[in-house]
Amino acid sequence: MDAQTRRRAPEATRAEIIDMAIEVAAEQGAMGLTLDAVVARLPFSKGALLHHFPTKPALLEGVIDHLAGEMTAQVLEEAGRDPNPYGRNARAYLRATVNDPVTERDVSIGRAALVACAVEPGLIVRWRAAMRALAEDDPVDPAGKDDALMLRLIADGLWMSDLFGTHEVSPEQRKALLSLLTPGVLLAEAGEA
Amino acid sequence: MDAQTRRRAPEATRAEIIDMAIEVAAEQGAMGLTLDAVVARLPFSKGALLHHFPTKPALLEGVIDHLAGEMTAQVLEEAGRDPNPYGRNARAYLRATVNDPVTERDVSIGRAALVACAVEPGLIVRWRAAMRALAEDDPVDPAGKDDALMLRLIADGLWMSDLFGTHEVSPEQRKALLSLLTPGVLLAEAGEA
DNA sequence: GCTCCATTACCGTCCAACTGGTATGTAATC
DNA sequence: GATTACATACCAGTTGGACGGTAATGGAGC
Repeated sequence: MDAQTRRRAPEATRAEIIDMAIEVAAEQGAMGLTLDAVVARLPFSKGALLHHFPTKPALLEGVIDHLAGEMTAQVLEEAGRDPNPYGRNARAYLRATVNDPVTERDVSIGRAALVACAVEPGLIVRWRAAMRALAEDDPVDPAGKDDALMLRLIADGLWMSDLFGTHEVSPEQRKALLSLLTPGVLLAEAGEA
Repeated sequence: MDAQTRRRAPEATRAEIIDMAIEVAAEQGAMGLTLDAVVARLPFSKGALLHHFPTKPALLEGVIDHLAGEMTAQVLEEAGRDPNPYGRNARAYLRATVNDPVTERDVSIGRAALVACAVEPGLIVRWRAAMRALAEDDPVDPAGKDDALMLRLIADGLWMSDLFGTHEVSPEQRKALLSLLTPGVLLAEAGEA
């Protein structure tokens, strides 16, 4: 039973397929994201792909779930290092996004998620569910609710900005954004108004 | 020379095509956005479409430019009502985004822009250019630069959140966000830290 | 004013390339 | 021996777009 004839683990194959789909989506966009294009980068046939993901929507579902999972894991890991349990996910969300330099992987995740949702709008609910789960597992006292929302919005904005390059955010500005995480800073005056 | 035989104005035709492309993109997503689908909703033939936009990328380019233009006009109009010239575009950007209820047109613009950029990643630079132009034509004193950026990021985040439904933002919270526009509120303490 | 001509705005037909997907076979694995 | 993990061959439908034709328009020259 050598390497040639040994069957590969199905989960590894699935993971490879999803990875390649992400790569293609990020690089080529929605028009380029075809089953053939994905398979062309894989060491096995289209039949194999369609064996693991019987339809294109099924593949895209796999992609979104994987991306959401990766994103969630990243945030939760960040959150784990935060001693204060209240609103830690929101803070971690921002911290995970504000990283400078933004890694290529981060951009790929964003681009691929975007493409997947654009191709198959029904997938949006899955992405949304993952993000909302992150927010709902985040105990915040009611007073801090608006602050948490603000953090999330800023993080989303930064994410989008990094994806589209709409705003140039300097390393100093990124650091300044992190100062929002200092207790008592956020919206202090607006809250009283 | 009656209405039947009179030739239509080419710009009107182009506009119609772009409008329909936006509609299709917003409704059907990237996979549904085909030349045939667009033409099916128009009172003329595919030949006409391909006469005005010789390729699909060319059409998408038209779409993005139109959307960016609409967005820009909307922001500039908002900005025009702002007596304080410093950072008015940034404030207008947020004000235009925070509207509750979000109009259907706003959602269509967002969805369509997203789909177009997802289909043809090369278009991102065009959207970016429009948004950056808006930021660069916005005189801000250096001290207010970070605040302006923050406003833009929040607006982008809100925009994305509305598109993907990632966060539920109540009308009260939207109002609270607008209170950020009150002079002296933003980042008052963080700035000193 | 009228003629002539180049350009423009479309129509209708056709097509090659590709797309997602099926059907069948086969060799591992349990 | 049933199931799983692939390969190979094939296909029907669609897609972007080429192409040739036609009718309306606008301008130049007279």
